[in-house]
Amino acid sequence: MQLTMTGEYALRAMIYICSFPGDNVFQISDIAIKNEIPDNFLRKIIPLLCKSGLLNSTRGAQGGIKLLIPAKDITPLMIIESVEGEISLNKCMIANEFCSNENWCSVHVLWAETQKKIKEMLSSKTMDVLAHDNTERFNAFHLQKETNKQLRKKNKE
Amino acid sequence: MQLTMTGEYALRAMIYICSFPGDNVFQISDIAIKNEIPDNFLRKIIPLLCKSGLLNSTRGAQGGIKLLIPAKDITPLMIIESVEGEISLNKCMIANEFCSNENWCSVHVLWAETQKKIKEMLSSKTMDVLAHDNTERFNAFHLQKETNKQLRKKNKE
DNA sequence: TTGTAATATGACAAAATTACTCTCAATTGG
DNA sequence: CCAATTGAGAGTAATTTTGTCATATTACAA
Repeated sequence: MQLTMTGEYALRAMIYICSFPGDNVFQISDIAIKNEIPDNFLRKIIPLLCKSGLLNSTRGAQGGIKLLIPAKDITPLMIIESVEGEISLNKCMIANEFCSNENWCSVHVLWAETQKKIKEMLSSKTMDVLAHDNTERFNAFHLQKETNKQLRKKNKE
Repeated sequence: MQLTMTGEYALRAMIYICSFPGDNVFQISDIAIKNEIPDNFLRKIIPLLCKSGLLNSTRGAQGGIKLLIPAKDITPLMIIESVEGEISLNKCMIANEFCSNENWCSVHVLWAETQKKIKEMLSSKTMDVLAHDNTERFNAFHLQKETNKQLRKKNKE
């Protein structure tokens, strides 16, 4: 009942990319290092984000990847489903996955409702907001740490 | 991002048990056959439901398992968490699982909210209702099938 | 008190999935 | 052509899931 590393890394990468102006170009190796993602693994994940139309990649010298659509039009759900396929809480919720009880199973209905709710939640925020919040909170957190350090130093004197 | 078979089987077994009066005693083998659950596997799952206080088991002749608390006080979430541990959508949501970004990561907040929502959903129905709906829908579905069969037969004549 | 009927437990094993790595191909700009 | 960059496919190691099996434990009843 958990996100895989693939999804986690995709989210991290996208948050990172969305923290910069939309036309910035990034190298995969750079994203990998800055976000503690295994380089080779990220190279398998980025193409998925390209195929789903979130990113655009160009090979060769001066190549790299960049946002294909604005961060304000991207939701976490889109990212997760790009790399992990459609979210489903139970095998019986996958279309075409045969479940003989589908017609009458009362739990099936509950799964369906829950799944819908999850999708709603993961679509309720867009990447521009999340990325922005992230940098703000990051800065505030480290500023606070720095302040505390200085206070402790002062108290010692 | 899916329920395991352990959770699925636990739910099936509990729905089955909750479809009978609360003081009924069941044998694991019987539950396994009726619900298409591998017998040996179910024997690993049932004790978990006992340990969490949903079921009560007695060994020996005339032994078996039965509900320890009324079906109306049991939610699907309780069953799932009994056998799979606490639901968590991401490693970083597990208590004690270290996540260095926890303090500022904006996605962390979204995960937390989503997780809460899921727990709410899976606690919104109780097993007495689900089990009852299940038998009703099951009967209705099979009655309908039978009716259709007879109609087709009549049309042929 | 002994046999039989039931669950409990722990070690083990097979299968599936996840999380990668590595090599080579394709593309682009200079 | 060369260097820089992504793409794709095969392969692999680690982990998790999904069980099995043998043995222990317990309870009743003759």
